[in-house]
Amino acid sequence: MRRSTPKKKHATLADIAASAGVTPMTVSRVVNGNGYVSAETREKVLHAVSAMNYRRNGLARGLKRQRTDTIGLVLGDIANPFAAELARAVREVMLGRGYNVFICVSEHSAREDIAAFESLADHRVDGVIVATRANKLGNDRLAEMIEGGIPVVLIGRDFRHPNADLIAADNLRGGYDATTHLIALGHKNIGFIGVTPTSGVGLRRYHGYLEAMREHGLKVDERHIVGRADDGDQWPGYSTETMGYEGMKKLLALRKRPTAVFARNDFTAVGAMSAAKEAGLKIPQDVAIVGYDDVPLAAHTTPPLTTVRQPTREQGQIASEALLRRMESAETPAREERVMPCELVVRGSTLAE
Amino acid sequence: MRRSTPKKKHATLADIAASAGVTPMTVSRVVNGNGYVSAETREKVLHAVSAMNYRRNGLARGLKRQRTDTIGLVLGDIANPFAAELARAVREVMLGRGYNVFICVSEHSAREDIAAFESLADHRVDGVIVATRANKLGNDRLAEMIEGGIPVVLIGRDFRHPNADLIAADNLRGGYDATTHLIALGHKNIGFIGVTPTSGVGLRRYHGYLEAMREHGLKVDERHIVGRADDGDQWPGYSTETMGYEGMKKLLALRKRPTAVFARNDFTAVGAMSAAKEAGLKIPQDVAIVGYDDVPLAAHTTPPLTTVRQPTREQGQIASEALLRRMESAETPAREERVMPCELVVRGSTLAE
DNA sequence: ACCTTTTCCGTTAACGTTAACAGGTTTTGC
DNA sequence: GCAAAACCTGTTAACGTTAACGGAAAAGGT
Repeated sequence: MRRSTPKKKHATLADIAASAGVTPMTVSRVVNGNGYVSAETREKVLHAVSAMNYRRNGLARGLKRQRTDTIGLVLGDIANPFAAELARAVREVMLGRGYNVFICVSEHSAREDIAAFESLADHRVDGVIVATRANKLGNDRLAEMIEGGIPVVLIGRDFRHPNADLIAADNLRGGYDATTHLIALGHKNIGFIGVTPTSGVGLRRYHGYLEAMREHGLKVDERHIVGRADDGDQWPGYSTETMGYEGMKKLLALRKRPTAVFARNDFTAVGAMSAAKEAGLKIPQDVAIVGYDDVPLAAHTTPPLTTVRQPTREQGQIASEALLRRMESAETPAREERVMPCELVVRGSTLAE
Repeated sequence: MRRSTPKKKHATLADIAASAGVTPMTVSRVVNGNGYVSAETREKVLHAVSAMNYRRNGLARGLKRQRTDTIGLVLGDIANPFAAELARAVREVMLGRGYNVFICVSEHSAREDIAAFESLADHRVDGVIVATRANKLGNDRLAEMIEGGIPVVLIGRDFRHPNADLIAADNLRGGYDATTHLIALGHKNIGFIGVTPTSGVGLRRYHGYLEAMREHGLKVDERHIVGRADDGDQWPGYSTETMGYEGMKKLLALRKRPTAVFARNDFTAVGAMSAAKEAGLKIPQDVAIVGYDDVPLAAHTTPPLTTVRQPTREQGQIASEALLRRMESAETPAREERVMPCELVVRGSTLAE
């Protein structure tokens, strides 16, 4: 029979100091490895430290030092391989420079976006990388934070501020290239799956598509553009296979079907492929499909998915370095804006062998 | 031309107090909404607060209050939809109860596991949910943490401690059911893709497979078991489509091929399907394939993937509630261990229509 | 031998917040 | 009308740490 035991309290510097017969300051010097401490004293202290299972209190330490050696990373959809890869890259750079990374997730809603910013700001992280989609309220709060002096770097968020750097992939060009690829293959009726009105401005990929169509003198049929009408506070995350599936079904129900489809991302594209195959269509003969992001899965669909690769790792690295610059220089440095090129990856879903 | 501007400092309670002509304590009462403050004073204070862009210092607050209203969630592979869904569920419960959630990622290496624990412990989170795979060093450090008094709940981590709850899916039974399903369909030569020696004990799914085979008097051909020999410090995350692809190729190269394959998870299964199709095999006629996890994608492969669904959301919720219990009761409660049932989801990759 | 440098460790005073207490004033209850 | 309750604000003393400084002993240089 187990019975409840009373809670323990953490040992403090003073506890260790008392136990080792020195002052707290000496213990502090030992655990932080700075200042002069004799080998003998160090030994005594370390002994007490491990005997009492001491861990320094980061709150007190942070309060005193006015820095926490911690940065925040705000991600939207955590299930997206893009976000995962970004997190990996950021973590790698930051850990190497002695910073911990705390991730906050806001499933693309303004309220949660703000909650994430505030909780990071409250915990006095030394800097924040924001990779969520733009929204009015979130942008306002973000601006306050930046003006409050917290170093901020944005990744792919359509929001500009003189004291925040912006790193983004060239989604406009990527969308343009993907569409141009389809046009070059002879397609004239090209659909787009996955416009979301709320993030209208942010959907550069869609604008790239429109631009390519216009530039090649092709008419865009309104009915060939599908998306979710109202996704106000929803997460559009990895469940978008379903979104792509349903979008494709809508397109296939039309009298005049598109012969090619550009999907806003790979998941949507996979869903679209699934719907097309279900309808008995051959890919790419009956309908060609292009995705975006080049998730690992894309190489393993049947047929393998043509897609646009964005330099995820590089974006994370560049953002991290920009943040380090902001955090570690005494003056706030001049703003940096980087747009990274994307690369079309042609596979079987557009080009039969 | 932009020039660098000197850094700002955060306003403190004292600054606001001075500006509003009151004491810091009064400001504290206003910003926290407790204690009595006259409407008039509150007005003055709030005015100063927004004028000076004040945010309370969570470090000082946490230090004084001896709690941070924050919990940590340690995830292994962030790209895995399972982890993402788990995070979502945990966040939902915790936000509703007034806690922030910080996520730490450790890509399945002991060193990073430990780093995550320590950084969370240092920041004095009120509790931690750990959902990474077990490893010796990490377990030891975790035990210290638990004994140091931090409330800890484990999800699917094969590690037991009298002061930490354990929530897990019944992977043994799930593996057993998946294999039994294949056996019931008449398969006798069933392969398994994705054993990793390092996590040998943890791979309950594999043991379920072995058990089902044994119980039905089927011999397990050593060569039908594939996995990565040495993944010491690697991430086995979402890139495992490749792992499944390569595993399947090995199986297909054998003289005596298995007629069915059970893959450790859906990504591995997708890779396996890709390899099988490339070899000109029909699924499920020539080879049947079962995955595990029921990721959203599984319903959209061709053919749709038979898989085992684990109650992800429920695991997150139950773990959260267990943690809340540990955090909010004065005594440390008795240990709880929950094993959640999994559910076989039969689709086209094993059963032709 | 004497001065400088290095080593070692203690003291003091914050960092920004809030719990606890205390002292007033106003309202309420009967 | 008067005690009790509710209201409003201030004072004090931590929470656990470390920067800055100071003093004394040991080591090093000439």
